Amino acid sequence: MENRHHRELTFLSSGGDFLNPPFDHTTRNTDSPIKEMDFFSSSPSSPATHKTNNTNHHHNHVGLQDHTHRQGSPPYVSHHPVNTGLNLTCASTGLTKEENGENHEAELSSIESQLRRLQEENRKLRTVLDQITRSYTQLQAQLFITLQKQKLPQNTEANGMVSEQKNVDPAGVCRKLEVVNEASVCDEKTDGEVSVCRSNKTDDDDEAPQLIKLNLGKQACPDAAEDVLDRSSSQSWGSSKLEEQPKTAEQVSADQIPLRKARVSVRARSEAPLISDGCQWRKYGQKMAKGNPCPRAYYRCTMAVGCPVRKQVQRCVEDKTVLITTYEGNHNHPLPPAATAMASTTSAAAAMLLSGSTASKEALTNSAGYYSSLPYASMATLSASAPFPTITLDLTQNPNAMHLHRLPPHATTFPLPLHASGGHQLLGHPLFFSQKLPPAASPLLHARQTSSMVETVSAAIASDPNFTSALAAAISSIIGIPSNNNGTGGAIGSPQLPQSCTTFSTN
DNA sequence: CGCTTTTGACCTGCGC
DNA sequence: GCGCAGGTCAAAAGCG
Repeated sequence: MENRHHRELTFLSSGGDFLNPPFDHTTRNTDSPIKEMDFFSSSPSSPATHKTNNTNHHHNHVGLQDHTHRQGSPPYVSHHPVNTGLNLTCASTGLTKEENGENHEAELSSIESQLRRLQEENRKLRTVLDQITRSYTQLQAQLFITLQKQKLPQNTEANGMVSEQKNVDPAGVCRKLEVVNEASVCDEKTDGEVSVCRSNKTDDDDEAPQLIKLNLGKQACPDAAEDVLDRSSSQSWGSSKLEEQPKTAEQVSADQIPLRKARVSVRARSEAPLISDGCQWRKYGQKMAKGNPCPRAYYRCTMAVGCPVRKQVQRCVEDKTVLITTYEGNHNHPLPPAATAMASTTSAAAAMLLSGSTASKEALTNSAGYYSSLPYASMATLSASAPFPTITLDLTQNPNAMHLHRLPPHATTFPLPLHASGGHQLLGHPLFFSQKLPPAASPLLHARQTSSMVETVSAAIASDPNFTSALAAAISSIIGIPSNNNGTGGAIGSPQLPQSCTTFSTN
């Protein structure tokens, strides 16, 4: 208690500059000079009340100090209303010590009562804020789930529908079955709160499902929407709640297949052993991969305890200047600005992958699929060879070539909100230049590679005709920005897109 | 001293 | 069941 008093006392003393009005009892409670003292409450009344609190609460200490101070200082120095006033009363009015003490105690007690009241108010406000935050997170989660569900019918059909597709090419049937399975996984991940009856539609059908039932009243897990991507990184995520409910055929089939991890692989040229993506990583293993003389390193995110995100780093066997970084999982914590671009990019890409994207599945089952018809086919590829669906963003391409096809390299023209604070944010993203590059080489390379990232990632995501899934993921992640995400939180209010797009993090 | 990296052992899944 | 490969663990070493 005493320490706190002294801290606040120090603050008050240092705040003399804005305590200009000379001491006046009539103005003490109307002026609110110490706005900074309200560390929590957003209540407009707080600054004034806090000022009152502080002044009153530390009455004795401040008064003594101020008194001492005044004795050796010119009058103008005494800007502190309360203390100055008390001392002036003692010195100038000729009150006896007892009278002064009575006034002092009476004022002190009233102020203390005010302080208690305000503290209580602060607690209430804090509680309200927490509730609002929780509700907001819930709604965000439900929105995302709904968006996901609205997409699923396009790609999924009830098992019974498969028989109707006997005339369709076998690959298509296989693809649909696969997507059904993934959809089931998604259902399971939402703790059975969502049940979806899928209508018989074509892949291009954007109609809403015939039935989407959301258990909105249920207290959603804060992480419910956190992670479409991470549905697998926590493979033990078996929902106990789900087991209480009768499982649909789809859910049963989902139980029978292993949960799959979505991975986003990024190829970038770098001489450094590691590209800096703004996160903190800890190496936990290294293995020699078959067919590659370069070892593969395993890293996990250490920015938060229990963060499930991992990445593998390996040099390309064909071109050792190319560093292949494979991300897996989703951050469960706020990210620094420098990390948001990559996190949002990878999460959106992975969300697209896991959202049952038609094109994705097409590509998975047909190597000459959709992407090959796109100008950026070589830059966003999907792999079915790995046990996990993997999307590869090739950032080693010449960005100039891309500009011929697409957008001018202006930061304001980013087609997706993934790079939320526009190019500026990306410019702060150290992903594409090595930490160990000479500083002089950085700016040019930086700008070029930044542009490359923007174009490449945008193309990679947007090239999927069903990329709204990814867009939904990105939007969800953007919405989920904690207001205190980082020191540059002011940028949130920027007309540009939000900067933080971590990955459905909830906090 | 605490954190990170290294590295061999161990676990798991898959194909034969 | 066995071997292989990928992935993870954890003790030891290194580093600031």
